[in-house]
Amino acid sequence: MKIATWNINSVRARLQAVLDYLAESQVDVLALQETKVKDAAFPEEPFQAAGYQVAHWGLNQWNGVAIASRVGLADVAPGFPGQPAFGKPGQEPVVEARALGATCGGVRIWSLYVPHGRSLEDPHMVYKLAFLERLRQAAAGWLADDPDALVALVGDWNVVPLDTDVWDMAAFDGATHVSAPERAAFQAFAGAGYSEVTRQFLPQPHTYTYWDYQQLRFRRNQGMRIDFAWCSPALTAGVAAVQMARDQRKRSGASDHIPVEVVFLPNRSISVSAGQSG
DNA sequence: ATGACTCATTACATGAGA
Repeated sequence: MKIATWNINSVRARLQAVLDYLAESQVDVLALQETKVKDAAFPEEPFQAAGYQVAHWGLNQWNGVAIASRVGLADVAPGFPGQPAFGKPGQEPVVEARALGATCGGVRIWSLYVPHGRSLEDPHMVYKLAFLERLRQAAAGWLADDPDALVALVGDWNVVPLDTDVWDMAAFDGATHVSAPERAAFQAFAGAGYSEVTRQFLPQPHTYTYWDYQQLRFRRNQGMRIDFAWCSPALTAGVAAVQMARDQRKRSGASDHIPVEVVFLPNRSISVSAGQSG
């Protein structure tokens, strides 16, 4: 089974890119982030015509997560237990559309769009760290319930774990994504029993998943590694390969992120026949 | 080569992204 995660930066603006990618990559499950569309306007039909079921959660033009699957799609969950809410000062906090769970081919997949943080002093950074901590707690609980659970936490984590995950740390002095608290909150998933499999399989420095639209960042290969896949022990044991679909960034009108793909060995728990819910 | 990011929105400026 092959799964991928992709911050698509608007599923409507890049619908053809997604459909082309599904056809070319033959992924069984595609987790999307930043769909930027409310549920009523999500383009379900093109996914279905391509042979994929699709679940989505979007409240407005910001955030938005989805999961497309051709190996079943069951127990869809908008948000994880304990997911924190966020609101501007004076406004009612809301649980934003940043996490969507679904069981596909026997694997519990979470499509995650971790909050940005905006700046180290911004309330959004407090929210970001709380989001990661609550997610870690929930993920630890799933393993406590079932140590053999097949769980994949995939998406845009908005954290740069290592200095070698950017082109030049001098460009990130005082910036978000690289701070010690953010890195600790990210690394805590290892303490919860999960493994970040994309680095296991692709440890090379300067392996990027994102290049800013501005200042010719892609042409200069000045990118960031911020999209990852934390897998439970039983699922980690079945990882066969990880691939970065870097060519997607070369397309005209590309997303600023590329798809990150994880291939799993077939076993008795992971199914590639449609309709399995695990 | 005299450019310079992209998206959605009760849109023509703003908020958000990283």
